Amino acid sequence: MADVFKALADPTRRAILDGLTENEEQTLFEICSRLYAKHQLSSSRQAISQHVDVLEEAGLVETSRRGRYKIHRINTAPLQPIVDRWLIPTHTTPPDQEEPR
Amino acid sequence: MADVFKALADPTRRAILDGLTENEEQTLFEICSRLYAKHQLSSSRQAISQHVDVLEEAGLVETSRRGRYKIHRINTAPLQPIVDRWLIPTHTTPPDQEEPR
DNA sequence: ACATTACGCAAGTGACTGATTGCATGTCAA
DNA sequence: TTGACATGCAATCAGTCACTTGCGTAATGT
Repeated sequence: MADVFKALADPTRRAILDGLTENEEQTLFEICSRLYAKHQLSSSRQAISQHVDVLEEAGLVETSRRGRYKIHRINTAPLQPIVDRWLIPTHTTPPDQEEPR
Repeated sequence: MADVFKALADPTRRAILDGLTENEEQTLFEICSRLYAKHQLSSSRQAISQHVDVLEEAGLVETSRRGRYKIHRINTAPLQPIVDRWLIPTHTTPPDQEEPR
């Protein structure tokens, strides 16, 4: 839950999600080249890979292996709680579901 | 726009927003004591103040002065673009509205 | 007036983050 | 099998972040 927000905190990761909404089923290199084409983002492959890992841990990106390729898909499900939490104020005793540092 | 995500990245700041949905019009000390009561969060006043500043810059919290008190209110408007961006995929040429580092 | 209350400003510190670098692993084609 | 391709793993480093510390300012109460 908390990971979702941290994942969204980085502009590069948000750009990756944008790219994945345009076209499902992308490999790592497709993500890289798309970032460069659309956002003039010249991040290295390793950097993008680490960003993808973060998105994956947050559940925003799901992956599967296809031969030597790693296929990435977006999953917007983890975003729904954001809406439920503040955009639709329930005014019934709100969550005590987090333990900050 | 980008500040909204950074603002939401911290659990303490999210707890502050939770508190503000429970009760509009809170002073800084009210926010502090509410954080401690609900989340056992014993952050200092200065720490909370800095968090509020971040939320304010992101537009998620609006303030006004009333004597020596600073009144805080939540503003969920900046959260709407999040929904529009990924939860309701438009599939019309998506945004090129950010310039990452 | 004077102390108290509520908050602001700014420097310093430890921890985390994003990016780079170098090498390793696994897959496929010729 | 050998080389090219797609990705994984891990250490390192500069920049950022959250928090503390200490002092300052303005409003209120007695």
